Amino acid sequence: MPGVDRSFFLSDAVTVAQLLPGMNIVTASEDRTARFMITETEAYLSDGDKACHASRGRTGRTEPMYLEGGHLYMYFVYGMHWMMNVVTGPADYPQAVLIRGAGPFSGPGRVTRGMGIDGSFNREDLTTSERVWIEETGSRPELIAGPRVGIGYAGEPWVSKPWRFIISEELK
DNA sequence: AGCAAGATCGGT
DNA sequence: CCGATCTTGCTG
Repeated sequence: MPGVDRSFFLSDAVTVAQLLPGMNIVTASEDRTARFMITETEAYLSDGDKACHASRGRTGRTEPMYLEGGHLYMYFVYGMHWMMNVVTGPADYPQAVLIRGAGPFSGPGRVTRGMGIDGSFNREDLTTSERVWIEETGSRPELIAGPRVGIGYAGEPWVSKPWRFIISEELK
């Protein structure tokens, strides 16, 4: 199946975060191609969302979030984990979707480790890359929405926004 | 130049 | 519940 095109990524992060579960992340290297179905996402918005890194302005780290939707924003936390985020919306409107679960991996740190995605993928363009892209599967699983994890510092109303999406079946 | 905190994880 | 581990951004 062909990778999804630019237009898919130009919607807002909450919309894209709800469409990604059920779709595949495809990784390709010289000798193999692997597919991981996305099972869990979280949306981080522009427009004041205090949980979004870009809410503190344009810095070296957050600069990739200002790219046009369809690029990757990778960042390193806690001295050991890479977080994979899909940038959404038009350029200079920083929002992204964190991939919290894909394939057999649960938890954003284990997802990147398991798929072999690291800082070298920062700013990668999912619509043109030869090594990673998103693929439609035709499956539209039922989702459960809930508050985002690990962002207590953001305060209300952001901590309570139901912008985490998990495939229902995954919760059993 | 120094420091505090972090969109986590695994072991007690 | 706590420690690992290190980059980033802010302060001085």
